Amino acid sequence: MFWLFKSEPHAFSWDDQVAQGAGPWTGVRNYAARNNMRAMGVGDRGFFYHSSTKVPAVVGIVEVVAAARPDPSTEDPRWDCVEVRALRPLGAPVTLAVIRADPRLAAMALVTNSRLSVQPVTEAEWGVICALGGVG
DNA sequence: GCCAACGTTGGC
DNA sequence: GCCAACGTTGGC
Repeated sequence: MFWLFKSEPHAFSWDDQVAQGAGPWTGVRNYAARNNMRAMGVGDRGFFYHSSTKVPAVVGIVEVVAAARPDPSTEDPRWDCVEVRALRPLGAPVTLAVIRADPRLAAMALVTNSRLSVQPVTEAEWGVICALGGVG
């Protein structure tokens, strides 16, 4: 399955993810986003998206390397994290503006529910964004 | 920095 | 269980 992970680059950027290698995706405090993480399997792919920045955009591809487990960043047992590692950057970032302008991507949660920080992506949407981003 | 959208909390 | 208040996200 395919997913999209949002991160504010001034807090944790794609470059940080690359430098870190595999690491837990912590800090999710939203049930829908948590449930999406619980649905992930090892080997699933996800887009790494830069939010709250000058040019919000999908910038890279990550792979899920560990299934959901309790988030070590909180004592609260409600919240989980998965573990991801950077796979490859996009050849060119795919900006939110481009995503919004493409009718094939009109149903993406990024467009319809901008506040969901971990979202499912359909196989068709995955293919469109990979093509726009120059990933073969 | 502003503000709209939306999720969560908590009183009732 | 409803709903108002509040806090946060995130685009612009």
